[in-house]
Amino acid sequence: MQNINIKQLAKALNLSTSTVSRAFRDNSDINKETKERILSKAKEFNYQPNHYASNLREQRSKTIAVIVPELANNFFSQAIHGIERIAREKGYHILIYATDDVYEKEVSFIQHLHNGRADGIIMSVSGEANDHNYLNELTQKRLPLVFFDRVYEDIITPRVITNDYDSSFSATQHLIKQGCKRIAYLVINKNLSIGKFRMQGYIDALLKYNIPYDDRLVVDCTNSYSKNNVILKQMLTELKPDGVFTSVERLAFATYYACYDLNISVPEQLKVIGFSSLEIAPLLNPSLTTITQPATKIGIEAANLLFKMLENPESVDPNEQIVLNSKLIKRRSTELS
Amino acid sequence: MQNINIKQLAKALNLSTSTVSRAFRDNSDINKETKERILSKAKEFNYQPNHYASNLREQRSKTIAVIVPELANNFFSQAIHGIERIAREKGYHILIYATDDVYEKEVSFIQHLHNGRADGIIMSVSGEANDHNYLNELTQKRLPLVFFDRVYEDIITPRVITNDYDSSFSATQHLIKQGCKRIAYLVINKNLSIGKFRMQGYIDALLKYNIPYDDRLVVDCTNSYSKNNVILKQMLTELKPDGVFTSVERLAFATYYACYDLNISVPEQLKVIGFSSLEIAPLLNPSLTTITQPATKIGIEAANLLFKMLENPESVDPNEQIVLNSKLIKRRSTELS
DNA sequence: TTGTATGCGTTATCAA
DNA sequence: TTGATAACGCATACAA
Repeated sequence: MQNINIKQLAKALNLSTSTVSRAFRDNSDINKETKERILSKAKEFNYQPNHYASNLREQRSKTIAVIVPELANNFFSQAIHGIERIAREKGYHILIYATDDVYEKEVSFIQHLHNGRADGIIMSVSGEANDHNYLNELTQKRLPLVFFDRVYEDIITPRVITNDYDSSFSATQHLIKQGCKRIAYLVINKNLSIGKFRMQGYIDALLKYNIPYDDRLVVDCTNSYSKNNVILKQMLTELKPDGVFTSVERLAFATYYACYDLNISVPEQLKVIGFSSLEIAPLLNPSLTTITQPATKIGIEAANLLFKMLENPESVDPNEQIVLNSKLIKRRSTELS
Repeated sequence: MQNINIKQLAKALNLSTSTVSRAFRDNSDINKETKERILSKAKEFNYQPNHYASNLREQRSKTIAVIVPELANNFFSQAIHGIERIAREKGYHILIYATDDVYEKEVSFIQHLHNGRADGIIMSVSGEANDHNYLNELTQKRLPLVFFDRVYEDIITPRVITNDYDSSFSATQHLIKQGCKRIAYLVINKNLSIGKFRMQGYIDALLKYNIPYDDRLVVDCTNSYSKNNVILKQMLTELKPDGVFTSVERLAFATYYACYDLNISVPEQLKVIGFSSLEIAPLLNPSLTTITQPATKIGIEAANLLFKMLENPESVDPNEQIVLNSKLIKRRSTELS
């Protein structure tokens, strides 16, 4: 591993380790020439202070952990990109954990992070249906935590979210204005807080336009492509909706596939709108009307919030909530025929 | 941060720290009951051995670093997903670094990893055009390194790649068989080794079918969407190709956008094929013929290779090269009209 | 099977 | 401005 340490470097320079150490710190008193001599020798020997020793000593790791449900997803990869950018600027490193939407993995990751490996956590949650109390241990131990997008409402910690209720309302309203009377709403998990807000927007929009709410039209889907295909085809055949609103990107794709299979033409027979961070939505057949979240921005804001907490824990209200706006981008999949 | 340490736990149990330490290690001699007593108390106190202290002691971090050019990219996010899975199984953590295709960042990341933070590195490279010698420091210090997909040919270290030459040959051949005579080949950087192999397949296929090679049809693009749009529109207008083969996913999208703008119909006037890990290629308008790399598999293999090196450095030949096959998936964008 | 003592590589305190 | 030394929390060699 590391073959040269501070002692050897000090010896080579005929200095003490403390002096050498000082050369790497900005604040310490040290003769400018000595410092330069040390740094140049360090470069020659390719010496860097051992990260683990420093961290043990300083009691912080300059590392933050990012926990997300999945990686192969446009929203999360863009968000991580945003986080990465800020972390890099601050000289922090980031650890990535994917839960695959499995609650137990989330708990396990969080618990393992209690050993000092990370100074803080940025997370989009997976286990809404379960017990979140394990997270309170975090705050007891003062490991700063920031939620983004998918949050636990019963855990008090700063968060960055989007205006999901409004977006859903607008999306549903858009479908209605395009002439839809039977609008299906597709979700992965009705109980996720995000699902709840998004769903309420849907319900209220129906209400406003006096369209009866039919709970068969709220369809619980899964993370499995093949299962969704079955569920959706059945739904489309039996319930014959004229509009579909998907709360998650993947379900919009699943709807397209199902329509291809069933020879249902979009937008003529069925209009489709969905939450999606897909950059090539205009290239789909037909181009997909989306509610697009500012994914990278969300990551950046979440990271900024966490760093503010790391710099001064008092400076951030635990109830702090940053709400960013999503955009409704109208395309062919909901075009009036 | 961590408020309880091994000493406090030992005191609470009336044991020595060494005994407590042993309880967390599998191999050590320890009375089964004592071990259980310790572990249960540890759970109660929410104690975990401090990661940095352990690592300092053991001289390894149980962490690997993953360096990629970009995160918001289907290929890399899938590959990372694969790496993550293996790392998790092995109890390793992963640090993520995105270079944004900037060589200097790559160098800086690598150099900072020399401080013991990671036990090994998995990387897809960014700076083919530059000096790679800085990497040799890695091998001198025995920090294991595995390349995947984009590699430096002059650095000897195990790698996981795909059969790029063959894939490109097939792709070009496919276009030719579909009737194309003037096939443009789009690249980001002609000098990247990946670009080279992919390009040679293109050239050789042309040769085989006696189609003259015209180097104006090899188009150097950028990472900027807007610049590419200009470049491609100009190319399409001036050179009037009847087929386009893109060496990178992004360029296939750019071609679609350019065709939309210019009212060129795909596949009738122009056939398009591209390297792409996009899962919804069938949903594009028209559905895109792709050469799809087994991205997740590549990540898995790269991780397996690295762990093999970590377990026993002698067990892996530095010249080891795993070649996985990409798949040519024919869709509408190259359909004979 | 358990305890004692030492050192991993660094930084901070204090003294020179 | 520099040096000696102790401590960070843990794991192991060795002793008991």
